[in-house]
Amino acid sequence: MEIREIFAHNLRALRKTKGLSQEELAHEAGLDRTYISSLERQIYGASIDVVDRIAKGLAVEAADLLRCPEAEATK
Amino acid sequence: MEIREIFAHNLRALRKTKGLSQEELAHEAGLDRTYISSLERQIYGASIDVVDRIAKGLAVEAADLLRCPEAEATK
DNA sequence: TTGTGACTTTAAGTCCGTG
DNA sequence: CCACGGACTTAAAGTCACA
Repeated sequence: MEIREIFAHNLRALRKTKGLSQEELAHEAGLDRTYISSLERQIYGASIDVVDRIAKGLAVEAADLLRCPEAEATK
Repeated sequence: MEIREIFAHNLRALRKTKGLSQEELAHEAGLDRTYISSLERQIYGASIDVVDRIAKGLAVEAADLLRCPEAEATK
């Protein structure tokens, strides 16, 4: 499983959980709306700086965004 | 605490634990020798692709490299 | 509310070397 | 074995108008 896929999935899932739109999250994280969109569609491999800013916007830990549900199985 | 700092610390600590040189890890992860050095000195903020490749080279999860020991306190 | 293409600027990442 | 430098190529960061 690609790390981008894991990140994109966790990002979208957590954003929905918090009830935020891409626009609202973008504002919280100090990023552009379309950039969040790009990350969710796996256009880019985000840098850890961006992961951190998004994590703060979602009020979670950076590590949570890279955590794979099936980590124990794929290791 | 900066995410780069956390990453750099975890990277160096885990690499030492595994008994690998920067050169050996670079080879394992398919990265440049000097780049690993740069990451440990916090010159660059790595992309999640690089985090993932390094994690594989160290035989750990990507999330482990971004995990902060004092996460609960700094949140 | 989100996806997408086009675009420019900045930083990542490689490869050569040195002490 | 590692810190550090210069020069280089590629990918990400960041913004916009439009569907």
